[in-house]
Amino acid sequence: MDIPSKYDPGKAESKWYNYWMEHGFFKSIPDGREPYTIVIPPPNVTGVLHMGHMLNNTIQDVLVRRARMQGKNACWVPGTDHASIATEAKVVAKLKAEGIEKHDLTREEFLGHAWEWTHKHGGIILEQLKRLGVSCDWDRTLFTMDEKRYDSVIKVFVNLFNKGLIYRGVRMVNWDPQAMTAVSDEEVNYTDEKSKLYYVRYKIVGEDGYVMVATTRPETILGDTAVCANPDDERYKHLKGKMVIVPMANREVPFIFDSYVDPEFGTGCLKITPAHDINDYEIGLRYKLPSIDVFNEDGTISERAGLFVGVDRFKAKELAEKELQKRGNLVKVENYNNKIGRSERTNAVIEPRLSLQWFMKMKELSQPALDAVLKGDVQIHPAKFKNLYRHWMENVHDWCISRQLWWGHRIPAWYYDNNEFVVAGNISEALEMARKKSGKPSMNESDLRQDEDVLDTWFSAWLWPITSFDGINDPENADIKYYYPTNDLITAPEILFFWVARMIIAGYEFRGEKPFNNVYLTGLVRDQQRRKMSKSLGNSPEPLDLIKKYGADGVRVGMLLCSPAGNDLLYEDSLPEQGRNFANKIWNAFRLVNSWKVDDNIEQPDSSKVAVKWMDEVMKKSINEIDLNFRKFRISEALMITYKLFWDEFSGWYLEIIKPEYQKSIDRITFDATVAVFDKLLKVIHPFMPFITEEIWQLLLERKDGESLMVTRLPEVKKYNKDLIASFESIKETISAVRTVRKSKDIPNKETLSLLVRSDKDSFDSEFLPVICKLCNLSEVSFVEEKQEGAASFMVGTTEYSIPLGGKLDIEGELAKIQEDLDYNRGFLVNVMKKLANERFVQNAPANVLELERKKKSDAESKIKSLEERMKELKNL
RNA sequence: GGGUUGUUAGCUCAGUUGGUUUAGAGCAUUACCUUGACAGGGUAGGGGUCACUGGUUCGACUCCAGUACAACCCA
Repeated sequence: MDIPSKYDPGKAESKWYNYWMEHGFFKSIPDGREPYTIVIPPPNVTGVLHMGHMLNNTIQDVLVRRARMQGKNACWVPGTDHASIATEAKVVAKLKAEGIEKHDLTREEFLGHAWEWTHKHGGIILEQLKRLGVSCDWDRTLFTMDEKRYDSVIKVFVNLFNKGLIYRGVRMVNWDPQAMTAVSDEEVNYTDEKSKLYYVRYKIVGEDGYVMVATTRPETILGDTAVCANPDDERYKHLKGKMVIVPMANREVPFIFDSYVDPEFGTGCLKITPAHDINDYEIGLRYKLPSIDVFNEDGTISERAGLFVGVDRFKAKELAEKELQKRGNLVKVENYNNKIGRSERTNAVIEPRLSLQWFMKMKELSQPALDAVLKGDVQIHPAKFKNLYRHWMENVHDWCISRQLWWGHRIPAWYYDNNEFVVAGNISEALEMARKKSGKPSMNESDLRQDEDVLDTWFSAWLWPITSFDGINDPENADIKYYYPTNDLITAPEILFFWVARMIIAGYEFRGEKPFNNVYLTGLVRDQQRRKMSKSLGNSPEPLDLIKKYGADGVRVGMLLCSPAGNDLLYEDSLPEQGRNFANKIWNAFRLVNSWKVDDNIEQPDSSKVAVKWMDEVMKKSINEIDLNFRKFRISEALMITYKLFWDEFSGWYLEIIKPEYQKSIDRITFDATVAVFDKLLKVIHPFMPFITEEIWQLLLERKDGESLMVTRLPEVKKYNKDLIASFESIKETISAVRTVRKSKDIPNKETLSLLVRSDKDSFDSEFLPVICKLCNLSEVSFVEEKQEGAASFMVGTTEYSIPLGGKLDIEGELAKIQEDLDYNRGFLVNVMKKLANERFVQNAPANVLELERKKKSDAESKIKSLEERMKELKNL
């Protein structure tokens, strides 16, 4: 078989993905095995794959594949999120482009368009994910608005309402005037922006004077219902009980005092606009001030303002400035840096606004979820996020769950008469309740009017680990009992509160149990300038192009190598390139092994014999370390160990030792052992690089149809021989040293050398000598007692080696090298001696540390001694 | 403004309860290699007063305090 020297991922990837699907290897049904479960963080149904998804799903797939190969019943549930605001915004924009306005459509018509859009674009992202090799159980694919999930959400709403945990009320909310909906506190991002601070004077009633107020929002002056100062502020004490006149509105409002006001800020005097600022709102409540909402839903000025009616709020600010100037109220304008809240979804400037919304009481609900994380029942990786989580949970606010949108789960509240309402699972139940509650048995469905609003997207997402197994509708079903709680949740830190915390809350509330054991927070993918990757910046590579260019395995390795938990990943092309190179390395190692001809009549060389023995131990050691790192969710570390195991130990050392001479055959024992080692290596690498490992595994030995690497078992964690590995490490050092000699003396590899060991033959461990002979092309190794003249020498540990060079020895160079070595060892010895001369150290340090220091000392001394001898000899030549 | 975390080689990061040689890895870099698995490779190198200043200790990259800078979260 002719195998190309470069691995071509394209063909192998689709071939094996189809093969895995055909054989149902991703499927999971409950059985007697231990389950391993992950629910996917559902991407937006109409979203497109970005680098964050690539990272996130690679990690999940590595964990799932590994668990599967550990003999667990691995189940990874895929799905998509309806993404209320985002999807509705896209549909509105699309309709607008076709000349259709949302408000010209009925709710049903609009939803028709939204579903059409969802069916057309939905799931594309899941198809893209398949290219990455993810092993989800596709038969379980879910959607947050499919029938079962929809029903679950409604049931949960009714349940929480009946428990008194959901209420309806007028509150100050974050209003997105572009989407024309309320958004939760978590959906507001604050940024520093340049704005202006306006100094405006208000006429004092019954006096000639004015009082000056500093504000960033002159357009809301029309909504002022008081002016306020700090009660301790001497400057304003004389205004107690006075009224002032609101500019432009010419309305008299009281001058009040409240300790909220910071006397240092501006003039120390604040205008109070209860309808448009959360703090003003609270002051308004305390002093029973009226509240005048000067804005409409879309951010234009309302009729209540009496001025600038219908003008957009930003334009109104300019007009207000001019008007105040004209009327002589504007004293000065300063530049000012302000924190501006913007909507997560639309980026519109958020307007605090009083409105009637649905809320969920969080304090009581969140207690078990807080305890679970603090006690470690749910572990967050990396642990640094634990503090953040605690802080948020201890200061949790009620959650505004209603959204003034159509795309989503419609709030199951029905109104009748004068805003009386009932909450029920469906309209017929609602009717029955309404009849009872109102005492009007004649009432029928047409007398009921369902709430127009839908629920926050996260109100369905927070149930995801439960609804993935239909645990709300059917709490005792076999799936939920088997798979819940799930094992690991892999997601980005930015949605720790939006999603993760709330899932934990829901888990305890509706299942009485945590939703997952571990939360692994990945970093953000950034570009080289540390900018977040985003479509608008255009700094994000197209994931599918990367897969095409570097192969899925290469991209996976690239993403993983550089993403320690919780740290951001600075993406550059060299990452997948490194992954691709690794795939190529594996490929060529296979080509080498595959090219060997086996001759049953050849005896196994000693060098191969010890190499096989050593390789087994090294493999066990790495498997130990990989396991340890996976337990700590140090996945990039685990990959790095795997990488070095294959590249350095296996390819660099093992294969070089056992490699038969050019065009010669290999013995049976070594060949079989090598194939077995290769087989194990492929298993270890498979979770990281599923495609190339399957491709090679299928070629390595004859396989039957239906066999697959992905359903074999990983080699188990076993004890290993540390001493053997340590001896081989010093052999590596020796070999390196010989190579260095060769190189510095320009001796070609083909020319044989002899190696002299100055050591007692009986006490010297000569097990690995054949390896040195082979890799250094030695003709002989002999043990000597005396120093050799005209030989290059070096030390490994405390053993001295030398290589006779005939006349080629460069005495000057050799002396310089020895001098350098001497300097190092002498300096080192000085440090050790300093320690040992310190009485207090000798008295206080533990025995093992002391012993170690003494050994360091004697080792250094003996090294120095041999170096000095060597130097003396050279000088005498 | 409040909080959290970080600052170790050119870059990205390890460094596990203070002592295992004078700090490690990968990438990048330098020199050499027209070697028969792989130049997407091999071999051998170079590169760090562990941000700064104090303190605790026989001993500090590691613990404590302060300073500077950075990132993130919250208001």
